[in-house]
Amino acid sequence: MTAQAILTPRKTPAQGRSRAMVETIVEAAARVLEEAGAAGFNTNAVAARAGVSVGSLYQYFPGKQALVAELSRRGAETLLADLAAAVEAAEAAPEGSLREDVRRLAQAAIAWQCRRPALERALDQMEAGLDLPTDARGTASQIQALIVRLIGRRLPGLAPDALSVAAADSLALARALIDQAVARGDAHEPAFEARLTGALCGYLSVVAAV
Amino acid sequence: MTAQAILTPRKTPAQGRSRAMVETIVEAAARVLEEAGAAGFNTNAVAARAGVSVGSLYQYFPGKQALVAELSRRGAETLLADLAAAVEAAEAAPEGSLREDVRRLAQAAIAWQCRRPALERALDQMEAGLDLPTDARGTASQIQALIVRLIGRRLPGLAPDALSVAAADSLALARALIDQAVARGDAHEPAFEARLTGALCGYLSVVAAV
Amino acid sequence: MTAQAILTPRKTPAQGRSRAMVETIVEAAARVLEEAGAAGFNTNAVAARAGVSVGSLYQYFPGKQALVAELSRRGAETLLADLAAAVEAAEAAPEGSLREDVRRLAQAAIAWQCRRPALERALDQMEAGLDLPTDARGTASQIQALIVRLIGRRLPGLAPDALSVAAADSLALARALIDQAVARGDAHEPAFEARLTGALCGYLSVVAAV
Amino acid sequence: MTAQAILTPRKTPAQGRSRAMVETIVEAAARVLEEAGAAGFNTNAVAARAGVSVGSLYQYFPGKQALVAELSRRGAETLLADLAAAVEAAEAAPEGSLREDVRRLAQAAIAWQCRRPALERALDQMEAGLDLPTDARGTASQIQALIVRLIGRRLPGLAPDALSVAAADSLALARALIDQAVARGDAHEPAFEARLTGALCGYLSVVAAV
DNA sequence: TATGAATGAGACTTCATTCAT
DNA sequence: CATGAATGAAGTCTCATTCAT
Repeated sequence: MTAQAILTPRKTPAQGRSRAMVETIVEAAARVLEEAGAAGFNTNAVAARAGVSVGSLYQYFPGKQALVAELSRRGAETLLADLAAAVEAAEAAPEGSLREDVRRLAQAAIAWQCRRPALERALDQMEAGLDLPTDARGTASQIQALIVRLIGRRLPGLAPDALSVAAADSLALARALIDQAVARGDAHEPAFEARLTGALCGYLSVVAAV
Repeated sequence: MTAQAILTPRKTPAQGRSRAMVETIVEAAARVLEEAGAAGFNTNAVAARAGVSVGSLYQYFPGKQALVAELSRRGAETLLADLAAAVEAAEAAPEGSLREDVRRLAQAAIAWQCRRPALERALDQMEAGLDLPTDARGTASQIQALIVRLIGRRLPGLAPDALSVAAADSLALARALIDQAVARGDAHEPAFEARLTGALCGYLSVVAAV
Repeated sequence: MTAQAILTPRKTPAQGRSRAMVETIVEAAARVLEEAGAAGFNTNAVAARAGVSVGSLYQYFPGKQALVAELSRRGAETLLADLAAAVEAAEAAPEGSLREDVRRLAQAAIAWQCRRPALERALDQMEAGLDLPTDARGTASQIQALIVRLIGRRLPGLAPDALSVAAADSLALARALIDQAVARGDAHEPAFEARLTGALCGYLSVVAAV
Repeated sequence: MTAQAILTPRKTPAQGRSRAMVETIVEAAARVLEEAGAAGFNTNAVAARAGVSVGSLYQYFPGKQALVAELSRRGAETLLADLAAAVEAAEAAPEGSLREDVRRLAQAAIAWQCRRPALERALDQMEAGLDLPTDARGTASQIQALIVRLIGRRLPGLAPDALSVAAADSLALARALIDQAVARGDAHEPAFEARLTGALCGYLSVVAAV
């Protein structure tokens, strides 16, 4: 199974024109969130940044939180792609260790958060405030499923529920540490990758022992 | 009662009264934050919840963020107390292991977040948005110092800077995992404590190895 | 040189619709100031009087003081136009006397304050409280420059600084007397014009003598 | 007739204690007005400045505007005293000129405004906003009466009404010019006194000619 | 469909005044 | 009388959303 097949197939937007507009708006939203933070994120600012009228924004997004949801979904999809690649690599190396697979997970997570750190951080805040529409949940559960798949191979006797919990915790743990590292500026260093891997392995070793 | 006590003018006859008002307001703020989240947190709601006029709120707190800062400070102080106890216990048992000390740290953090989980979670959001006045920073650095002290005993060769980073990361890691656990409802279980301890030890083992 | 040339070129307001809205708001502001005085002047009242929402008001004016500044600017521009005409008339009659020129100044000032006496009076108060943005200063200095030009012709040996002071004082003097006259209701009478002219000439004769 | 006799006899406040409190409050009000301007003038600030509770302030003054009225009345009384002296001096020199008498008027007005220039200026603003209670009117009409008396001696044929108008205008004129001079900082200079005197004489010469 | 002017609920904060102690 | 905590109306400004053009 390839990374392609793992990813949810994308719906192709109807018109090229509207697709361009959606892209413009989403990118503007991302920029506003990065530059002005959660506090300065508002529909008027996004529309202005996009060089588009508020009316158009509302044509494509039912409201402010839909914008956040879309940003969220896109971020998740990026992560999903990276994870899919990680899973593929892991499954291509059957005799590797758990630590090696976990390292792949860590690398994917680091790469993801480093792409647009300010964006992901601000997004976290907004997501907590708004209850996410079901849309983003789908991608989120796919992410979790991939992590389950990645770590599940090396933790055979574990119940599916326990694996799910472990996957969710692993992601949360990774995000927290990467946020700190990004803030400090050492997220790219191998030493940080090692620390993150260590934490994940420490966590998983206890899970496995139960 | 000494002559001093008799002669000293009462600082404020109404101190008991205002102290009660402050408590009422702070508690109301906590409740609003717990129930309505960061989005629903506003001065009018807090005043209403406290059964007090907005004016009174502003008599005791210069503004909304002062309220958040106070809530933050109090939370941090609670953690500080727990951590202090943990450090004391750790230093009273010199031949213990790093894992035992880390478990104490985990317990303190769990106990802290479990006291008012929704509050601490919402507080996190608000803190990210508002830049906290220096007051809370003081307590925060005390917390970090305590963690440094706790884990530093078992990681002798480490540079102070590396220790500080490790302490900050440890706290962030713990918060993230505990948030997840609280949301799931198993934060109180020994198994969770073990997992958190495992994650922290995994992280620190890598730090120590460098 | 014509009065037109003397006046700063006006920027043409962009759209017909927004121009109408701006006019509506400004006129409402003027009316509120006239009717309720400085104390009753607030953004809600202005918006209500304009039959417009507060939001619209803030779309066109960044705040309360911008409204005051605009009112001020418009008043000053009216005076500017009258003064320009006075200067033109004076310069067209080279063998006239200082008294004749001063009379023109008095007439212009009287005409100005009589247009909307209550407005100008209330505006004075507000200007004193709020420090005016630089915009209105521009017009104010143009006014002063015109007065300098008007009276300077008949007071040749005077230093520029002294002339500036004389111009500012003349305007202040005129405003004060006209305020009184407006309150009494005789601002339109020739006798008042004569008294004002007399006061100005009395002032200037001393200035000239130095 | 002496200056004493011209002044309205003061009522002696009942208790020494309350008199002291009134003095404290009034002086605090003056200071607040001077330092914070009309915008920053509020009852709480005055009470705090006076080292007194708001309640006490309201014990002695029915409200904010009563405070302003008192400040106003006191300022007027000071002017009244100076004017009384000026009148006395004028009446002691029967063969003087109008210009000499007017100079005395100018001096008195200058001395008055220079005593606490910021206070008098801010007071002007407040008076315009609040309609003065009848209390201050009494002193004001006494002031006017004194000016009438001062200038009436040299303008024999004038109707009482015309004299009243001339007196009011003269005071307004003087205040306006002195305000300007105070702002510039040359109110104390003899040259300014001469200019003010010139303006007043110019005004009065026209009045007399009618 | 695109526009962007218009809306108005609601957030924050101030301050004149009252009243229980 | 003195106190000062408490009140709440009123004012300033923002921003998500709608709707006429």
